Amino acid sequence: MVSMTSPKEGASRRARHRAQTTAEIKATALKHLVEGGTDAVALRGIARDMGMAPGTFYSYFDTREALLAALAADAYRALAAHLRTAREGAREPAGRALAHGLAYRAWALAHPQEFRLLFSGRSPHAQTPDSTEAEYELCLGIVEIAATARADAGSPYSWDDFDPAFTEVARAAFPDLTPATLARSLRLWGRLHGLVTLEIDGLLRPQITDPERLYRDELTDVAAWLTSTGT
Amino acid sequence: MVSMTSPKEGASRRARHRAQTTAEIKATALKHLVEGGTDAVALRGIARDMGMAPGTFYSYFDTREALLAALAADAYRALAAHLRTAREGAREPAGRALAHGLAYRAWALAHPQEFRLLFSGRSPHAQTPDSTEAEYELCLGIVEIAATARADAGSPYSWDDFDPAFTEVARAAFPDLTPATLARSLRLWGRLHGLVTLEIDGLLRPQITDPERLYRDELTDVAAWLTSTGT
DNA sequence: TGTACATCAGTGAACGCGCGTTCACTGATGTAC
DNA sequence: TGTACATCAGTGAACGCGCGTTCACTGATGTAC
Repeated sequence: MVSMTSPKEGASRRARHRAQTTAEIKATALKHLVEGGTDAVALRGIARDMGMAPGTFYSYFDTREALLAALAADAYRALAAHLRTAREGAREPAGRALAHGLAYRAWALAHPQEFRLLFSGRSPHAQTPDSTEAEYELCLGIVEIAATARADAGSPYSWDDFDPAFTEVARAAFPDLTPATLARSLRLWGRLHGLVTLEIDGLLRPQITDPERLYRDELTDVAAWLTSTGT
Repeated sequence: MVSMTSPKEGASRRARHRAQTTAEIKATALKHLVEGGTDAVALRGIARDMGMAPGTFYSYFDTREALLAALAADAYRALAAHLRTAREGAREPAGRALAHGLAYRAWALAHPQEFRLLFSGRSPHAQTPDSTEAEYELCLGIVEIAATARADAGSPYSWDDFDPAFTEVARAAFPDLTPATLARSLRLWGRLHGLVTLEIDGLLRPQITDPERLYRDELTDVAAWLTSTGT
């Protein structure tokens, strides 16, 4: 970079540098997260890895929690994107549910620590607007499956049974959404989440040699349930 | 205690004291676990609470991990016992599944930190023979439900698909057990575990006002699935 | 029963560690006139 | 274009903390003869 820069470009160069360093901090933090879990994400360790003074961190994040929140938001977005891509590979609702479910497990197995950061241990890291939005993105993916699978017979759920903020977002995305379908989305999520969590936490692996097969069996039933009438 | 004791009683008095202190350490540790999660279980904190020197701890446990393993084993046993009691209140398989499922959720909500100790974050605390046995006890409860619900149509699972050690225990307890039923047990566990975990980790609560209702709906379907023929 | 010895819970100080966060400061980068 | 000023990333030392674990020692409890 020999050429001189105009004032405006100069300012943006500082901003670009800032963005780069922020990204490097997050990348280093992620590396530690992957290797040792949330506890291994330590400011001093990150600073050490990057060859910078510990205090510098505070030019980029207010607090350790803020960094974790940023990591969580990134992970939510990555997972949501991964699932969306998987769904797009299938046309029929049943196939979409299957693809989504398999992708959910695959991502969790590939990124267990990030999965835990998102879902385990009451993670207070999901409190920023940023990460809440990313969480909604994830939920909407599940709602999409339930919403496109079939219409419901009138079910005794009402909109009052759900969080207004999330309901608003969901109804905006899927105008035909019913309360019953939203309830079914959550149950769908639970069915996917159960076996995946057990496997990630090592409670399935020792007892069954091929967890994927078990999971596929479950997904087959899930797809059947989603596309048939019933509760 | 005015009376003098014989040598043998004296020896057992020492043993009794030892057992008491061990219990007090575990109780204090549990208190910290409940209040602040696994991270809050600190030797020094426990010693402080009990008014003893930090080093004394090592007369009772080899290491912090050993204490956590003991807590995990206790928690497994407590949960298993809670579920057994719940099952005993119902005669029919469907009712037993429902009772077991509701008790699973109730225990988790009442003891979230213990639940997390058992199931979250890959807990390497379940490595002692003691805690493995306690874990088996829990699993057998689930197997019992699946085993008494119905016989399976011939399904392509075989005993080779499962952990030999656990299989042996399970077959000893339920002589008529088939591989397909064992597979169904694990799926059953997954279905219970999913919604409960999501709720405990705060991912259901903000979005639905009455998670129990959702869970009961799910359990109704679970019971129907268990007692019907099918996958 | 009385004495000599062994056991072992408990002490208290120390070792060495890593952590999150603050703060007064330097120096390069960008801005205004 | 050149100078005076403002911004702000980065420094390095420090604060204060709690942790798991070890160790030489004391003293009460239990054992053997």
